Amino acid sequence: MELRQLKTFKTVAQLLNFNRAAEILNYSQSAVSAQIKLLEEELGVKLFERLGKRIALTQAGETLMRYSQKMLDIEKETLTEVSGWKEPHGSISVRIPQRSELIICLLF
Amino acid sequence: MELRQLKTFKTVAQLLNFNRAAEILNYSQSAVSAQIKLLEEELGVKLFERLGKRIALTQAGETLMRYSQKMLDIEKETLTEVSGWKEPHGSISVRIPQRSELIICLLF
DNA sequence: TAAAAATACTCCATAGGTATTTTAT
DNA sequence: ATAAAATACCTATGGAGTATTTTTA
Repeated sequence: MELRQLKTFKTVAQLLNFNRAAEILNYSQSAVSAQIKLLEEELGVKLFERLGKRIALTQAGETLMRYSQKMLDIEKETLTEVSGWKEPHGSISVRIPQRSELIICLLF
Repeated sequence: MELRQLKTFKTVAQLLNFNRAAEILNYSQSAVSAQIKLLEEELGVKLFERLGKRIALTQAGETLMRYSQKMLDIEKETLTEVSGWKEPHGSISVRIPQRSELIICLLF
């Protein structure tokens, strides 16, 4: 699992479309396809239901989405935090992506 | 920034020794050196003070260490969470790596 | 010197692209 | 017939190894 793959996954999961995700990420469609395939193989689960033209997140995909967002949020924070700014500050993020699922993250 | 690099960085930061980190990670010493160098270039900061035989974490390195641990913890949780187990459960982790720096992370 | 990191170089695995095929609408 | 993902194939980049040099304790 690499952050590059999670960024691709997140984009696909939001758009529910490999082609458009590829455009936005400046990848070819097959590159996106390959990244998702690798993720699915590593995790041993399907992340998307392939319904012909339509795709949908599986349960595992929904879960990965939450964790991906968390990791990518932290990556972003890391980039600003490590490369400069030493003023004391923090962040609180709360998300409820689905009923009964709650993520709270405090960093200070 | 990729998780692979953060794992390497974390190991080096703990051992404060590129050679031993390489052994543990099954990398060559130069591979470890290259990964750290890439990270430093991407972040635009030195992560270690090179003091001849000894190395030490810089301030930026200390900061990256905290974030790396967080991301790697989440990665680990993702692997178990996405690949199976649907029993409701959660985790709370609290670390105080340095005076005045506190990380609380709740996931449930 | 000795011990450890940096560097020069080489090589190969894999990430990505193009073109095509498959599949469901 | 169309739109989108999977697949086959090829290429090139960059990640990793070996060997060597540099550094400083």
